[in-house]
Amino acid sequence: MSPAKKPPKSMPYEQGKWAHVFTRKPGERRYWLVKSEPDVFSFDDLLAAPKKTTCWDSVRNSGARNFLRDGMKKGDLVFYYHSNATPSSIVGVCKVVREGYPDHTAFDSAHDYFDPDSDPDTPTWFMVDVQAVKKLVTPVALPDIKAEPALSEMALVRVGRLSVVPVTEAEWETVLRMSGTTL
DNA sequence: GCCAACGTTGGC
DNA sequence: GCCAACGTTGGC
Repeated sequence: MSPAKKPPKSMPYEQGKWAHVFTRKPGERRYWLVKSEPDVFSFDDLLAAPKKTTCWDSVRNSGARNFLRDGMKKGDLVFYYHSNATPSSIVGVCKVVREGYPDHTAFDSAHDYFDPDSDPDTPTWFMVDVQAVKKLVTPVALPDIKAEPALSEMALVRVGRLSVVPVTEAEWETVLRMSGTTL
């Protein structure tokens, strides 16, 4: 570690392939998807949480961090996806109730996701708060997503590993329809 | 700046 | 448990 701390890196959003998700018209709502392993924190856990709300902490990937820090805005709607499940599925809808702020778990040396390179003055990692809105009537499983032509470009399937990904409005509507759910 | 080694995510 | 995809690290 160099004594002079480097500022957190950020994507050149203007040129990046995700540029469009960081800009919006006044009042425009954007859509996202977050992944969680149900054994760790399921959508039912979120529904049972105080105010049905949790901070989405411990994300340690810079691409996902950029979405959390700069992309997600209050009122944006978010699919809740169960990864490492059988089958992995989109199971619920939540919404952003607090915009990007430093992930305090990175500052805690006792925490599993402690990052000594992140400190409160120049935080590396960010999180948002999400609140459960509704459980899907029928979960939409990954094989069904892959089989649906309208979802062939979904970031969820095109880009692996990212625990926070954008969803287009058309994809949002398609998944909601497949789930038999109206908000 | 290149790139090989390594670690992580997450599907299967 | 295996492995593909890909981000990060560090040697050079």
